[in-house]
This record gives sequence, C-alpha cells and structure tokens, in this order.
Amino acid sequence: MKEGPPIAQIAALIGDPARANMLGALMSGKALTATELANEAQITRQTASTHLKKLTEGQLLVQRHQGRHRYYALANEEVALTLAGLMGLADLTGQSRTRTGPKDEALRTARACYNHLAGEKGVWLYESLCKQGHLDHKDGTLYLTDNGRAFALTFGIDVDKLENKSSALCRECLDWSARRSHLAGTLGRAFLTRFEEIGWVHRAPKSRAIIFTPRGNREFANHFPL
Amino acid sequence: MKEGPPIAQIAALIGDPARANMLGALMSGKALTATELANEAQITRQTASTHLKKLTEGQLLVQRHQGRHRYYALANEEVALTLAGLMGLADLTGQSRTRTGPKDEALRTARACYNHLAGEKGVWLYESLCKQGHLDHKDGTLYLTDNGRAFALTFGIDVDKLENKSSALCRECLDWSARRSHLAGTLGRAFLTRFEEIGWVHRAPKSRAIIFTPRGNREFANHFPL
DNA sequence: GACACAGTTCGATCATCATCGAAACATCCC
DNA sequence: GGGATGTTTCGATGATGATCGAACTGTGTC
Repeated sequence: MKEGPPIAQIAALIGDPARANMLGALMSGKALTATELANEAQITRQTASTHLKKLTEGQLLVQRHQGRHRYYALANEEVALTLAGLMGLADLTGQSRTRTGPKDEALRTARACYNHLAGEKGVWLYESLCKQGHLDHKDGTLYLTDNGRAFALTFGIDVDKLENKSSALCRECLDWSARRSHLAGTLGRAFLTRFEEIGWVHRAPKSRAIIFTPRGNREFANHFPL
Repeated sequence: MKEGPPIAQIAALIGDPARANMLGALMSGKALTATELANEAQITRQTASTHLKKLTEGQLLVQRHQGRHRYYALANEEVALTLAGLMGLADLTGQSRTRTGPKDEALRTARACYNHLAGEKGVWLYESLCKQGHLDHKDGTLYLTDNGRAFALTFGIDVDKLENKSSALCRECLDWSARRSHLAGTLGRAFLTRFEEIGWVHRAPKSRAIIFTPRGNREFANHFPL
C-alpha cells in the first residue's frame, strides 16, 4: 500500500472491486467465511485471502476463528456507517448503472445495514419513534427517552443489557440517496433482531433484503404509527 | 477505471494519494486552480490535469472557467460530508501516524470544512445553537426554529436568501474521531462567512485552520453560550 | 491414521495506471 | 502580432498490485 494521506489508504482499500464486493456482502451485518466471501467477489480463495488480510490490517474487518472456519465481519459500526455513506454518495453521483431492478425494489423497501433496519421501513421506524417521543435529540446527540425505554422494554428489548456494550445505544445512519436518517446503534440492531424473533421478518437468503411477512407488515404499522 | 460495484469506483478515485491530497486541499471549501492543486499534491501539472479530469468525470469535483484559470471545487456538500466521514474513520482506525503536531492543534480547535466551521469551535457553535433553541430536530431532520431565524437575522444572516438555494439549509456533519456533530448546510457556511466579515476569524494561508482573533474569541463565547 | 475441507503463503505473470517530457491549445497582456 | 502564463493532450515508461497455480498449515471426520 502506497504511503500518502490517511484517507487515501482507507479509500484504496475500499476501492478495489473485489474488496468492495466483500465489504458489500458484509454490510448485512452477518459474519461470513473466507470461502463465502471469495464466492461473493468471484475470485479464488487465495486471492480472497490476501484481500482479507489487507482489510483486517487496515482495521476495516475483524476475524473470528471457529473451528476450521474463519469468520470475517465489519470491524465496528463506524466502518459500517461510513460505507453506507459512500454507497449513498455513489448512488447520488450516478455511478450506479442498474436502475430500479425488481430485486432493488425489495432492497429499497427494507434491507439490513450492519444488522439494523434500513430502507423505507427503516426510515419509517425511525420517524415513528421520534414522533412518539421515544427518541429525542439533546445538544446534538440522539438518545432514548424514558418513554422510549419503557416502550422498548414492553417490546421485549433489554435496554440495560444494551447499554453495557461499549458502542453507542442510539445512532443515526444517513443515506444520501434517500436524504433521510434511520436508527442505527445497538438499539437499532436490537429492534431488527426482535423483529426476526417474533416472526415479523426474515432475511432473504443471499441478499441484504429483509422480507416482511403479511402479519409483520400489519403489526409493524400498528406498533409504529407515523 | 475498472468496473465493479459503484462504491469501488468512488473509493478508487479517492484512494490515490495524489488525488486524496487534492481533495484534502479542497475540503476547506475554497476553489483552487489546477496549478495550485498540482503543487498541493506535489506532482507536475500534466499529471494533476489527468487526475482532475477523472475526479470531475466521477462527479466529485466541478470546474469553473475564469479567464485562463480553471478553478476546481468539491461538487456539492454530500461529497464534502462523505469525505469528512472518511477522514474521521481514517483517524479512528489509526491510519494517521503523525499524532498531535503543533499545527494539528490549531486544526483541532477550529478548521474550515467545506466552508463551514468544524473542530471544537464548530461543535461549540452547534451545541450552543441547539441549547438556545435555535436549532431543533423534528422527525429526524434538523431545522431552524423561529427563534433561530430571528437570531440569525440579527446576527446579519439573510436566511430567506439562503433558503432559495437548492441545497439544504441545516445539515449535520459528523466527525467520527470527535464522535460529535456540528452544523453544516448553507446556514453553517453562512455563519463562518459572517464570522470572517465581522473580523472574528481569518483563515490560515495554506491550511484549513481557522484563526480566532482575541476579540473574536471573546465575542464568540458571549454570543454562543453553552 | 488417512482423507477431506478451510485457509494461507509463495512465486510468477500480467494489466492497470500514475507519472513525466514534449508538444499543443487557450488566454491574457503589452 | 508576440511573448508569457495556465492548462490539457499525447506517448512512452515504470512500478504497483491483483490474480492464480501450486504447495503448505491447520482442523474436523471416518
């Protein structure tokens, strides 16, 4: 990796097509094995291995051993949110050639972004929580109100346990192309996990798309009015 | 430029050291000529020209003719904010080797970020405006309150004129390394411009640093209490 | 133990792209 | 017009880095 301004090193890491494909696959939030990532990027396992090494050294990924597998995941939420920002910008500047495919439609409606809900449904969730007074801004930071805390508890989310984690509880994830924010942070991830637990949604097999069941759609609209 | 996922193309553009240096120089918000940018990146003018062409085609920059000069500037605020995000992430992941130089100190205190105020003073401004009830969040978007509008007017900022512009009035610019937001958008730029007009600050010659005069420091603290 | 599977390291190849010298083009000034 | 400055285009060179075949390490299974 050539020397230069720090931003160039990170961008160069993301700038290779193979690596970008891997990062894109990891944006769902799930950890994937080296082989899965190699398939995702359409390269051999050897090549993938060198890429994964670079990404890990660059602190964009972390690896976790599990038997003979090595699972790779995005290093932290900051990486995920920055990548989301870049993706939105790419969309905005018209780098994306393929417009409005049938599968893209599902992604635009609801998708996983580092294990929180993004897309239209993500914006919906966020705005509903704000409007109900469950989330609020104070001096520039997003926080969960007492009302919101109670609401989360009745919804089956153990907020106290979330707060022990080192990363932030509430955070905004900005999507340039939608020009809207939605909820990220450990709370954002907890909501999506809960939706899965209670059978409102399930994940599409090989995609970031989140599929709402008919019941999930109804219940979601009931619990999160706009 | 190799094909691949859209994000890779943008990142690859930023990922070259020479181009990254140019973008860094333009982050102040000022437009610079091709020759100035070549000097900034320490490359010949021919090389700079090809880089600038690529950046312009990639919609990261716009160029403006003025006589025999060609001024280049960041294409829009979205580009600027995304670059700021990447820079913060680079800082966070420890890509930056040079820690806490004497000049970095000034940058951390106050610097220009696409013509709005960033750094500690930027956070200060933002938090003060929030605390005084001049800025508020509603359903996930930042907006100027009626109080804030009146305040801006007495401060010498013509808000009505700003609102006619196509880009957003209020926007947040997130700095990962500081983990705080500050005010961007046309209003953010208007504030910095006004500070310059009334002699509170001036720009360091070849840097993004913003220098507060002694009087500027006092007045700033008076007008924007925390 | 032998075998299959997952992943990494090594070495060689090859394509891409940044770089610069030279030259062309454009604009301003006198 | 002629000369000076700013900028781009062209062509050639060179270095970086992505890629894959082959070989090697480590882990689980029978």
